[in-house]
Amino acid sequence: MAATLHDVALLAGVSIKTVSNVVNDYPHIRPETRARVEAAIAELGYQPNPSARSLRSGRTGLIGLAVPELSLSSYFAELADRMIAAAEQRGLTVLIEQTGGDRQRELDVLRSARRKMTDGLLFSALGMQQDDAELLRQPYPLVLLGERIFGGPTDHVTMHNVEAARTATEHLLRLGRRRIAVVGAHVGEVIGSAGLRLRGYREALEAAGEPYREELIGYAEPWHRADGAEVTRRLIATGEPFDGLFAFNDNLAFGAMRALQEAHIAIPEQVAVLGFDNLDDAAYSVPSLSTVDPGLPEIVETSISLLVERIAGRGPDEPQELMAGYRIVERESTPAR
Amino acid sequence: MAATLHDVALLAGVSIKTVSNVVNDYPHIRPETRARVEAAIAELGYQPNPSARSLRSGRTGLIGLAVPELSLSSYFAELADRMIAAAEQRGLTVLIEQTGGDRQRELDVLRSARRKMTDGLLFSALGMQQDDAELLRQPYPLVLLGERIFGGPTDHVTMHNVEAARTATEHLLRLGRRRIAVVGAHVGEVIGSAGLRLRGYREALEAAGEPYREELIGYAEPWHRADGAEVTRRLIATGEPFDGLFAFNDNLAFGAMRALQEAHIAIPEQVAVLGFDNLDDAAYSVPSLSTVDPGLPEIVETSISLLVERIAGRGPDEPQELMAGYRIVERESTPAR
DNA sequence: TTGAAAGCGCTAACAT
DNA sequence: ATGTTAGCGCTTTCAA
Repeated sequence: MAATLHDVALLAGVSIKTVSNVVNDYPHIRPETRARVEAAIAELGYQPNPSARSLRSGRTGLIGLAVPELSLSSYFAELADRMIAAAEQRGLTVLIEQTGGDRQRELDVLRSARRKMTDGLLFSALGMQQDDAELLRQPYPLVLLGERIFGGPTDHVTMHNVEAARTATEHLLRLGRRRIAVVGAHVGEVIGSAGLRLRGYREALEAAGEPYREELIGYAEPWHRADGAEVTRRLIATGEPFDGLFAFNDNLAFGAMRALQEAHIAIPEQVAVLGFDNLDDAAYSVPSLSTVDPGLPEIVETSISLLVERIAGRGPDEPQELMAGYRIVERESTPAR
Repeated sequence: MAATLHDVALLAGVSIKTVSNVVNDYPHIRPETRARVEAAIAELGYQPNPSARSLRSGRTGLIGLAVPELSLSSYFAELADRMIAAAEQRGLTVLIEQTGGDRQRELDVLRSARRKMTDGLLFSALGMQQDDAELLRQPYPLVLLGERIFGGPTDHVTMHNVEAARTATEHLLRLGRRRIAVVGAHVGEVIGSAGLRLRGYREALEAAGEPYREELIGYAEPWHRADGAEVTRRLIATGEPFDGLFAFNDNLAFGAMRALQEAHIAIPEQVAVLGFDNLDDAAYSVPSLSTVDPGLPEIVETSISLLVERIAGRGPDEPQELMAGYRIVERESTPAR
């Protein structure tokens, strides 16, 4: 039914190889030959068969993007959106896989049959742990995203979590807030977004000579709005006073602001709130959310570039670890200085 | 490098065909033969090569999902999330393509080279219009989503937009609101979410004997939070009083609530707000958002089922049009009755 | 119940 | 600058 290289070659009166050369922009072709082939291609509406091409070349032009979920965590929707666009610019197509942030499903993705149809994988892990680092050693190009595993066998794109969290906390301290609640800590976690951000928080308190108060630490997993609201309601219910709140992502912050307002606590007058992610929504919440911008465009560009290099077989022998920059975005949920 | 059917056959001492039969769950195989083959598969870690399989069979196991964008419109992120999960249950993989809601990019998706690597397409159009219906006639299975085109040549999954908008408006009227602003109308649109929802709004006003006031109609395109906020600021600035607000989607409603609160207008006391989509976030905004639930799970299941049937070559000759149910979800942005 | 052979459409290696 | 050939790994058809 659909035209093949053979049909085009027949119509253009050239060999199949010449048509292939035209289709693949091989440089040394006589202009008139090229024109004749292109006319035949247009006449037959020829489109290359990607399966045949992949079978022969070993490349599919597809790259996998494993994320916990597209809804509920807007961060990953924004990540996917930008990743698809950035891949398209390089002639690549993104295949999204959802793991639910579940360790087993993450491991499944690593060895799934889909790995035979993608040239490489961008892997945003949430359930795997530092102990699992060696499981990232796979026979295909893999770029790790996030902060669950460091020093692993693959390229890795992450950000300065500790420093960013320290800066965020310092920001609240500089605004005169002394009792700063946390929303989104994970029990016992050292490595991982929660563990690292909590460390930054502690470092800032220590540097300022403020005590670390366990009673102000709100534990939440996962990091959805509902969790932020629930944890904050509990913090409020303890009666422990606080005048600042650092949520480990924007979703948690939205939920937290919801809980504060239910309790008629004024933001930022009574409690200043700072989030993390700078989601598109952060500018439109009530009040708008001050937050840490993790440099998503940089993360996306860097990770795709690394993957493309690895797919091409280039790049240094050692795994690369690259960190995106960050900055604090001030909005209404923290008072103007 | 990677094991092939041939390697497995050699190791198991059977023919390549027998291995293929085992892999594809062909029923008539002697249990001991099957066991031997399965042992060989396990020993070699054999995984089928999807390109070879597709080249031969003509199927890829991939289906396209074209949406305007994954970020900024959470509705499409939720749609994609559920679609990926529903496809997975059927052994299919979803390939997401973003069109930006732009007509030209939508047309590009219809004829893109990617259509040769998907078995069918779920197509959520926003930029195309009723006039473009015939362009949906394509040589592959296609299921149209949304309300830009009706009576086209393909299966179509949509919802009762007019009725839902009428019910929503009636709900506000029943709450005693008489001057109900609209956020999200499109100039001159008849078919399409905006056009149909505006019609439902008008029908409800007429039935209640209320005048249709052009000065209460807020035009917004696209339907992001920023647009909802901007349009509502303008409506407020006109000084035209209103005590209800119907936003044509939840994102617009979030933006609208933001603008109302900037102007110190109390929700729902002074203005009752009703959205459309029932996004996950709607329960966690401040105030939480009353909205129309468009039955996303039903939309997802229906459209995937239709597509799977068409891919299998089944289904009636005539294109099917299926409508999901809807219901009003009452939250804090409208007063309790 | 299993095997043999053909060929899907393309690219890479080599030849001219 | 263009042609010839082989073969990627699989499923399908036909045969046994």
